[in-house]
Amino acid sequence: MEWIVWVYDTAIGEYKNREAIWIWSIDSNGEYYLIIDPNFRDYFYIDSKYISIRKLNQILRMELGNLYRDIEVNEVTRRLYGVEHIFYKVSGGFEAVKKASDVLSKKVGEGIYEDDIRPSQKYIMDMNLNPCGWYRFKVSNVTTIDNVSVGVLEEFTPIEERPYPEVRVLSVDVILGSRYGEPDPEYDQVLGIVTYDGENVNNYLLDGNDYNIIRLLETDVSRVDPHVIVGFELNQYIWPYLTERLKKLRRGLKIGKIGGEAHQSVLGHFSVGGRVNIDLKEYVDDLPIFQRKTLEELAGYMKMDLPEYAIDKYLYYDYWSRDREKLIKYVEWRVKAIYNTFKGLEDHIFVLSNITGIPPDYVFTASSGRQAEYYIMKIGRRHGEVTPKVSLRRYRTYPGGLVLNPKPGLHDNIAVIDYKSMYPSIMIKYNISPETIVKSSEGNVVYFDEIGYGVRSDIRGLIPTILEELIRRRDEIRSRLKSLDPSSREYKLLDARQRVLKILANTMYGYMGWIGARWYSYEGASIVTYLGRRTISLSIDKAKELGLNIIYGDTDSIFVDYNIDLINELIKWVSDTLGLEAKIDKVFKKILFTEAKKRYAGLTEDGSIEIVGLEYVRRDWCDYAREAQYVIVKNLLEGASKDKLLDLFRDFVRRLRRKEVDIRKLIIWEQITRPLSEYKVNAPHIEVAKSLSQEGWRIKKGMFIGYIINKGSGPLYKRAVHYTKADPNYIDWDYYIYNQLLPAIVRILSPVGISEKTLESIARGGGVGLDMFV
DNA sequence: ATTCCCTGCTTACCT
DNA sequence: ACAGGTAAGCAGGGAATT
Repeated sequence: MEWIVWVYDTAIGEYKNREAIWIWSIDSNGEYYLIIDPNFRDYFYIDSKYISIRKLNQILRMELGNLYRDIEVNEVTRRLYGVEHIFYKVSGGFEAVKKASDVLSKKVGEGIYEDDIRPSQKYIMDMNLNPCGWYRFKVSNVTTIDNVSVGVLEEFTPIEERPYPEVRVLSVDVILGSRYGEPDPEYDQVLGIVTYDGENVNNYLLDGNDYNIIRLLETDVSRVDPHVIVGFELNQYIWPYLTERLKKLRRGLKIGKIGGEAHQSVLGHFSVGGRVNIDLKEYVDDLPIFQRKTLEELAGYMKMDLPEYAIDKYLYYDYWSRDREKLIKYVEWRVKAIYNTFKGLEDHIFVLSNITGIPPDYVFTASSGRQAEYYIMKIGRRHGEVTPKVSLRRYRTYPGGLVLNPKPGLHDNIAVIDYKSMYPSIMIKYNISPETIVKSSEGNVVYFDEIGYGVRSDIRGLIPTILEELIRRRDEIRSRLKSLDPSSREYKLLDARQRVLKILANTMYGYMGWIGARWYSYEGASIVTYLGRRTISLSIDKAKELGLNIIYGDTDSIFVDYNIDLINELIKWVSDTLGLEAKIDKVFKKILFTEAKKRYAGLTEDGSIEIVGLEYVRRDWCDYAREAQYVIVKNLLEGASKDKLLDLFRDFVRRLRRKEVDIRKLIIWEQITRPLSEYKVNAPHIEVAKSLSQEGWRIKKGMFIGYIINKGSGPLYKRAVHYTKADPNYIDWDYYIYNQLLPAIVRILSPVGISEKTLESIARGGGVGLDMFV
């Protein structure tokens, strides 16, 4: 029989009482298919340098008992960091291979590879069966279990370029709360579970025993039978809580296909057999554009309606007791937002999974470094590369990008010239890869005296090969996009593909300098940044020689007078002489620099305001000061008079002095970056976190603490209160005038000659500063 | 006793 | 746990000043 289906996961299952690979898939109507491959053998390699084949067989025979019959040993040639080695490939049943690698790790220790990669992942990579792709499967022994068609794999072929099937999605959110701080699954019942299937919101509220509502969730899952279950904080919070509640009944959470239970797999990730489990919190955590990692930010980014009022988890129990309707309304907004955001991210998730080979429910759980690594592993084995082990290394830094001191003040017509993918281009051009770096300058080596390493030119590195392929694939897609309708399904998918390829290319440099990387290269990463610095310095020299005035530069960009002829000449020189591509990134009609690097504000040609690095973009400044800075710098760049700017400032001060500001705009947000006991000094957010901890809240790394400064004496940390406990009567309004608003405005007005004294005197409520008369 | 200055810790940004 | 470079506030201590 032949099935045309879309694969979304591979897992270890069983067939006739033996372990087998299960390939979960659906057809274009969303019907489930499970294809079983009983023939895949797990394996690992052991380097022949560390053991003879006779000794290897002897150890295995002695230690494996009956399982030895299930093992096969073959001599193979593979590469390790580009160098050919003879390996013994030990393959067989999953259990036997696991036992064999355990035994050899103990007896030999060194030279064992790929025993640390899951068989289901090896299957994806070796068979080239990429998740989130379409395949034609030939199967036999077809049966049906529940509503899943099950067949045994005969063979399969990929089908290129089909749009994804419409997946059924169920979003889930919960109401957890406790009278005493953090809800504890030991004592606190689940107050509510809310689901959304795209049409109906179902809310199941506590009425007696919470086991009933957890069962209702299970019923909901089997009724909707979703391909995807999506939530916010599912892996770290919701699934652990629900499973913990059910432990009292000695049962698991039955939400998988074919009676599967949710179970914890790698690193806190929960796996739901036969369904894709997506946690959107893991997506926002990885993206710096989300400052506070909230669902509201994500929803705003996806251009969705925001809730009328957001309710913090600290207040869930209060609302549950006092204003339950409002709470439920908010959680109903959440499940809809979760559902709709998933719909907006669907293409990205599936494309990322398809390209990296990571199953879709794991792509966000894997860090961006690991995502890149899966891709290298996949491409590497096509070149015969064995995947190196993750090893413990000492952390070392090396010099990075070059940053110029800006010319402070207001400038007109400034162009930003930057290098197109500077680091990836350098890695390709100079063949930088862990295995191409050498210490000696002898032979076919491009040597860099300044840092004492060279690069071999007689072999091509794996990383540059991969980068070239990423860029070539991306360019192909981009040229196809030109002839497509941007609103078409095809366009959106291809656009998602090219974005993912770009992300992977841009990650490779950082990946290579990361001590956790399997393909780590301190020397390689150092050469990349060295060449980056050399490139930018040479460009600066050339720009000066051409007569261009340089205002600023950072790593791969230079800010110069917008003189199009000279700039074109510079760009041509860069291409001819350095062999790299530079371009005009943008042009500022006006741009303001302070004395500081990495901080500026500009008005672009199309009239938009761009603020970089200044208080306005920082979450650890209160919204009121941030907004004031934005308004005033916008006016400044658009040519407002000094009087106008001072008037604006005066108004901002006045509103604070009259306590007319919504206290939510006074919250300062800071992240907890380590266990509270590890902090060496006192600070407001830590003190507030400690008091929350006293009330029973579990303060974890990564949480955000919002606080407000109250009146009183002594250091700030003694006057900070959690924002849920702030009272306008106790707030230190002066702190917000002198330590929030004033510095944010001084920063942008002092470079244009409005002195701090002037602003301070306005802040004090005076008319104009005394220095105006001096 | 108060102010000033410096250093270390800490956070969050930029490319 | 992709990289390094950078600004800036607060705490806390000691020196300098009142």
